[in-house]
Amino acid sequence: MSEKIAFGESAEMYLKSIHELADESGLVPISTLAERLGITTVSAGEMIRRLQEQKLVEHQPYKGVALTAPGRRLASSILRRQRLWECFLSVQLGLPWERLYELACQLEHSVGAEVTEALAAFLGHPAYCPHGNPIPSPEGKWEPPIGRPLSELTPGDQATIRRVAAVGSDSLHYLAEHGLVPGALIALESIEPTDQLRRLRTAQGEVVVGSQMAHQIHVVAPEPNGA
Amino acid sequence: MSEKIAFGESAEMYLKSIHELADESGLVPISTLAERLGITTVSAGEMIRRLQEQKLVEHQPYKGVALTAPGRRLASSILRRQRLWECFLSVQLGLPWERLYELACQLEHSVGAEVTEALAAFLGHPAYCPHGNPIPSPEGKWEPPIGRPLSELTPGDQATIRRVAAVGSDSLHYLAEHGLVPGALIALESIEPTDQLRRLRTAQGEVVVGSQMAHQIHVVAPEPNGA
DNA sequence: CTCTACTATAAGGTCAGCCTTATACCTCAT
DNA sequence: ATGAGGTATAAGGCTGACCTTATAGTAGAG
Repeated sequence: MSEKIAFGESAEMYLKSIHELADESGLVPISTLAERLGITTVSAGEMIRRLQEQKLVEHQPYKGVALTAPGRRLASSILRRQRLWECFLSVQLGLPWERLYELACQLEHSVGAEVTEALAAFLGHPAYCPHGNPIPSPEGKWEPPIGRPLSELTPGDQATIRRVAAVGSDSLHYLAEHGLVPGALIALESIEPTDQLRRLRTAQGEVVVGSQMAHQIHVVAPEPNGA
Repeated sequence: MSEKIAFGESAEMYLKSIHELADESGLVPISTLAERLGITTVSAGEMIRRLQEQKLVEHQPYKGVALTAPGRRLASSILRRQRLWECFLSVQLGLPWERLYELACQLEHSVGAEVTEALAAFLGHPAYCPHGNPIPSPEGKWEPPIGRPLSELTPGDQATIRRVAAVGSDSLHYLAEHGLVPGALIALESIEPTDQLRRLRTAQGEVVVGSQMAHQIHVVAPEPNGA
């Protein structure tokens, strides 16, 4: 019932990325989308036009693209698939945290609802993926993501990482390398005034994160259990 | 190391199909291949030419195509992936036997050696897929398939189904519907003289199978455990 | 208010993997 | 040995998803 419209892997990536990148207004500039997908803005614009014809997105020139209701439904089901696979790859297969996103990204396009729901049942219907992001229900319902951005901490604050919204494989690698994964206890030591770089103390030493990253890492009150 | 040549899903399906369809000589007519893949012989011919340029197959005009050593290595690794996924989908996710082939066929193109080997370890390195076909080793070594074709039985013989080499989703459905799956105990009642139709008795009644099918079902000496 | 930098759209190209139509060729049974 | 039917190859077309180059249009900072 949910896969009546046949469209390719590529379109799925567009919808998923729009969902991931949307701010409060729900709008994503085409240039941002193009950068995430590693293609030119011209190509992205073409595809957006096609998705708009299918009523999956709405394009407001010079503002950005937003998902329509059916587009959001589809994007949710794609994110559900990906995050369930991430759980499987991590918990059952023991693959490294920083590779889960890219590996699951291949699998998400290969399965329908039948396999997805069987997988969910096998995994015990997890509510969050290994990055701490919520897994939408089959009906597209979302748990509100937990935690507030690390960027809101002030020097001296301690916190536990709860959620990492970054997806770039370089970013994830950097984070994993320095122990900045969900569950890790951190302390914000200082904020460099010019570029807003955050100096953090972790169980395994010191790390510096930029302000983009500080918005993608979400934290909760400190619970000492560390990486 | 084994995925240095980047080529698409389509090529993987060609190699896999050639491996599945090869007789003792290793040769598969292009028309047979085209039929299996659901494309025209012209299209299949074009692709075979490209695969030949990459030294993955050898085409002997008017005879058929055969895999080269590297082609066979690749085909083995693809079949390994598919059959491991079939085990997972069946044993862990409980999906129906007759759908395993088609479902795993999507997944096989989405994972590299890293995930495949982690999956194999998770599954306990199974030697046979749920259809009874051997799972090649990562190095491309094959256990000899067990059993002899049902077509060799004579009326009055009893046997246990050990392996089903059919892949068409209609065939698999038909077989599952009548309990002709690995482990099932059968008795050959008679062979219809003109078309070689076999009348079989199973735990759940009578079935008739044609001679094509009788070559794809492999049996061993009867062990009473039934479907 | 203007100028620069971003954004949009148009036009045309590439590549993989299919397709149809058409012609040439070979094999094998009669 | 020949002809029917299967097999091969050539020529040209289509679609999806990308590309480059080029032009037109807009927003927002100074």
